[in-house]
Amino acid sequence: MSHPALAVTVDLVVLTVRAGALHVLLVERGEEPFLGRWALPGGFVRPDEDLPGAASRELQEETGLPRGLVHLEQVATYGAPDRDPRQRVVTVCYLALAPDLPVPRAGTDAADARWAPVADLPDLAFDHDVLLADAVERARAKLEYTPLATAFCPPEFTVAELRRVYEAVWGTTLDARNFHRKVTGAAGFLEPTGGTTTRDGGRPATLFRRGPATTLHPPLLR
Amino acid sequence: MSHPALAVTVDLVVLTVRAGALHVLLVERGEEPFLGRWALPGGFVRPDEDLPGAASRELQEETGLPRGLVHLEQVATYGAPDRDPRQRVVTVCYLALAPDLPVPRAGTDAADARWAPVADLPDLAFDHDVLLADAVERARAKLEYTPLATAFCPPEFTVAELRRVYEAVWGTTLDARNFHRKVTGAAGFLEPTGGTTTRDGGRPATLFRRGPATTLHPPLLR
DNA sequence: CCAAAAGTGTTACTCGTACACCCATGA
DNA sequence: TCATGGGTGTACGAGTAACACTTTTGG
Repeated sequence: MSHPALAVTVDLVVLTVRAGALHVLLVERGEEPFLGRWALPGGFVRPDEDLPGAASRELQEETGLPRGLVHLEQVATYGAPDRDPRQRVVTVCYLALAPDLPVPRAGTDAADARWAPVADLPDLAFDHDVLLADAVERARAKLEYTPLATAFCPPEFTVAELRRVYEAVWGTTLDARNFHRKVTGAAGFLEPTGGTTTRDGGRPATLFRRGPATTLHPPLLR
Repeated sequence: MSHPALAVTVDLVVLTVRAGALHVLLVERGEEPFLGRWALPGGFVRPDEDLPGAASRELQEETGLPRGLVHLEQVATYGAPDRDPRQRVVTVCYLALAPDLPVPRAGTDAADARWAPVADLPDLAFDHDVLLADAVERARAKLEYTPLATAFCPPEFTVAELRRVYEAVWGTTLDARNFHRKVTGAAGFLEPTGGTTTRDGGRPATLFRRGPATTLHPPLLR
């Protein structure tokens, strides 16, 4: 049977929380088109790998993180005929949530790489501003009803650190006392490690790790 | 630049409510592989059309409905290397919600077509059981916080008809009186047309059309 | 009149929010 | 002892669930 063949790529929206603000990993393009412009990391899907595998491989190539430590989920697929001026490219966009990482190294075909604050972005190559906006909205929505915010935290964290993640992603301020009750009361969300820390000053705060829950009951509201 | 070329298809999960139960449009395959097995309708993306355009065209070819009358949204993309035994195929799955339609005609490359109850399905070709399950779960979730249930209704409908949609999609029963208060109280969900009908028997019911709201405040809960 | 479905009123309970208040540490 | 953030108690209002009750039609 005959059929049109298209190029298929995977693009990544890698988010982290740094200095109280949501940041995204961008790479500077080292070739045409959009030479010198900032873009989302990504690359072609290889013939022998599936879509999550391609996303995971690209993520490792860009961040150097071991696979499996970072939350990774598919967001949407974009395939307008003119979105790449060279050829027809359909791209599957993945969202990755990572704890605060060292400044990334440049990838194989990228001139440079950096964390950019989502609130103050440069013009992006291709339709990557749309991909990014959709992925950020997905992340914001998922914080409400899943324990995904813990993906931004180190293995052990305090309730205040978790709250600052929510405040950074949602761009709001939350009542620290009600937030504490809600997250510690949601079954399976947080497990105390037994330890405490005073790294935030004041009274020692209980340290938690992520619990087994996959959804939050009741959900946290923006 | 060199890159691997893949086939890209669009598959459709077309849902409707018939006889109080959720149904999906299936086609019988007229060629190998999976000859004679039931599958989701779909086809290759053409070089000159975007993804929503391909989904809309396939939908029209399978149902004969004019474009734009049916809700259509992307669900997810599937690309395991072995999901089609002939060749590498990446498929973008779309969800369509339609009012009760006449029995569909067979498409161009389908031997037959029918509405199948989602609660009692045959074995499907390829990984279409997964695509279907993901799309149905998306539809169920969206009824909670969007006015999407109206996409299953004719242009003018009663609150009871809308309630039977929710009951069919969720597989639950709902309190008719509380449901009435909730949907008529949600701003922008329903607009009275001024007319009434007794087609359900009993006291005449007010007829409504879909309102301008895109999200429901407060949401309806399962 | 009776059955059936539409639509309203009422009550008890749950949950989110706001905020007063106390606790445990470092300086 | 004071400042700082951690954590608890409590009261008020909004929203939900359960269900008694009234309304308006067809037969």
